[in-house]
Amino acid sequence: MKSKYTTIIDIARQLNISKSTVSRALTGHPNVKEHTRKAVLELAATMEYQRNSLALGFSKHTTNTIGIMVPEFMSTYFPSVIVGVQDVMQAAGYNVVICQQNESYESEVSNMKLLLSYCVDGIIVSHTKETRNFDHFTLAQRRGVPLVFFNRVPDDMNVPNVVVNDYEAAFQAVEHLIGIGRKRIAHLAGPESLVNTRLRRQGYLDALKKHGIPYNPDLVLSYDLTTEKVKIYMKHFLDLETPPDALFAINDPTAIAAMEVVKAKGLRIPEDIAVVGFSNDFSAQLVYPGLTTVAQPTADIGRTAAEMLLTELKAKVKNDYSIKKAPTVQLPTKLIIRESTMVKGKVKKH
Amino acid sequence: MKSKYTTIIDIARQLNISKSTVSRALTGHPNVKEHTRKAVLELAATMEYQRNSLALGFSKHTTNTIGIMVPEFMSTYFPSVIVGVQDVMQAAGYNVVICQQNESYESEVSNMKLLLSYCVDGIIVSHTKETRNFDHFTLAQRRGVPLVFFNRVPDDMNVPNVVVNDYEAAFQAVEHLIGIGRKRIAHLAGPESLVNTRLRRQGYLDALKKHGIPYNPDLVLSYDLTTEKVKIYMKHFLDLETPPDALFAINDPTAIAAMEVVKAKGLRIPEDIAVVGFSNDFSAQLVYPGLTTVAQPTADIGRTAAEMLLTELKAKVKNDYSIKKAPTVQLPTKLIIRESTMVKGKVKKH
DNA sequence: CTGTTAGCGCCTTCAG
DNA sequence: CTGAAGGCGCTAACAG
Repeated sequence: MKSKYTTIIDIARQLNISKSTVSRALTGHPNVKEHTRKAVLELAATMEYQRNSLALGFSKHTTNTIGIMVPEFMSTYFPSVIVGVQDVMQAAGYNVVICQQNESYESEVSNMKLLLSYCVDGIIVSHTKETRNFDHFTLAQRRGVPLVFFNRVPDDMNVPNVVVNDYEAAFQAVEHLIGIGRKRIAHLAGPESLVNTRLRRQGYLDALKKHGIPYNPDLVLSYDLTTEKVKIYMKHFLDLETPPDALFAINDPTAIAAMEVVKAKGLRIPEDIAVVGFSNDFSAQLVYPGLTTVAQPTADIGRTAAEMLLTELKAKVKNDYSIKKAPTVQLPTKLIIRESTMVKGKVKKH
Repeated sequence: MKSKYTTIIDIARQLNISKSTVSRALTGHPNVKEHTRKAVLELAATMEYQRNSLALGFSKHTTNTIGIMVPEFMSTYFPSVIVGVQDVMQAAGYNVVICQQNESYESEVSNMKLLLSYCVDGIIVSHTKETRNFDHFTLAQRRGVPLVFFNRVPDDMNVPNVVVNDYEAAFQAVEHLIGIGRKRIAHLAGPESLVNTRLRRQGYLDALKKHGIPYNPDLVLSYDLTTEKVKIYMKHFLDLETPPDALFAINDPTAIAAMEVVKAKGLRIPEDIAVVGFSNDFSAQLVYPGLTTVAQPTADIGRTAAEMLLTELKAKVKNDYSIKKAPTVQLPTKLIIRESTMVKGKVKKH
């Protein structure tokens, strides 16, 4: 079956010129007579000619397209980072294709291969919570496709990345809880595989230590970020002989799910248990009581990652991160104090 | 510069066989001696051979990839539809690339051309609020690339689509407000360009009519879905001589923004103003008071759209919707009653 | 079972 | 300023 697409050959035939000339006219090459160029452009328009990017990318081995891989779409975090990425990349003339992994390692590997097999010029990544093997990422590097990580960064890979000050932010959040007089501060941590899980927990531990509060292992649980588990773990905390008087949660969905459990049990927030989340998801301000949380500059994270990728792409000589230190950008966060930790202040009116 | 990719030619040379044989071995063609096949597969693995999809798609004019175009990433609606789409398409062996338009018509046109120029096999679309010209969609159809719309469907295009019963859902929602004794029901509608705006408004109007409540044009405003505008319009409503005693909002973000205005003014929800939203966003259950809203089966919408696209793709003869009626699937919604309309029932405890 | 050949659409030398 | 020719990687006839 003959293709329905118009090609430069179709145009060349109609105009009785060579396809090279058509190609030159279409790409804006200077060496084309004005008259010819005009004729080509007009005919191309009426024939609805559209360049076949596959053919182009195929012959040039570059596609003017970058990929972004995110682990999930459940919170507002990743979608808003993506918006920032698109901002910068589209302004730079790049196309952006998005892959979403549903937190599945398998999807991540296959999407990575997909992007590579389509010859994207670069990839911005945040890996899944299941990812423990990073071969698919080093494969991209070996292929000369630059990678920029954000949020979830493999810790044994030397690769450009943009993160926030997870450690300090967690430290500050926990210090805030201590500041309102809490002593038994529980921590619902994320999976060990994520670097920000470990950083935030370290911030938690060090804040306790600084203020002379002994570390109680019973009050720290790592979990897999599935909402159902929060209920189990939170109930467990509340059923302890001496239950916690505060909770520092790895992220806002966790904090919000935990709050449901606390409220269902008839306990008051923040009087009985103060709660702090992480990321300032859209829902943090809506939940009752308003959730104290660490705001991340999501759009900026995306923009910064995009800019880092652009510098990689523009580098005449590919940066070889097996011999040189990869750049890291750390963006600031901001602790947003809301009712979930406001003990003496006035509580949100309704 | 020589490409870093391994190609079938590299493999063929090393094994002293022809590239056709390599190709056959790699694609699982039956006519290859077991011994040869094994040698090829092994060498391919050690050389990290990976098929170049550009070359493949280029020569076959089909890419085993579909696109999904969504207008925005602000609410949870579109991301969860996407998850449903990926579910079905990945199971069917297709790749899914996502394009997000930021509600910009221009982005929509350029993303459409992008997808077409990459020869995607089909596209699932919900158009932007700015879209009034649909040429880029008919272009796809002329190219033989099947389209399936959801949520926002162009009303003068005969094209497969999956929607919900917007009219009945709105009717029922408004009837619910009337049922709790409301007579002055305001409606914050969406942009005229969206078909569901018009359907939901018609449902609103007909519910009023059925119950003998005269239509008051002062209580209906269309707007562009930007949160800032909600504040203006809602203030306007509240400043009317006889302000409304209920609000039916085009979607949940609108309803939630409106609730902020109402609460800021010191009015009570639902006593002074009852509020109903649409879509049952994640935030609807979190906001205080809980928002009564119309739940949409988002993942199902995605799955259904994907299945419709698959039937289009599998059709031996392309369906020509200029001569035959395009299929429509209408999925059911469910009115979720929460505190924002519970006058007599018990109110959520905190 | 395997090799040869052609061709997908485009850009890019190289010759005029 | 323009045309002819080659090649990107792969599959699909067509011959053996």
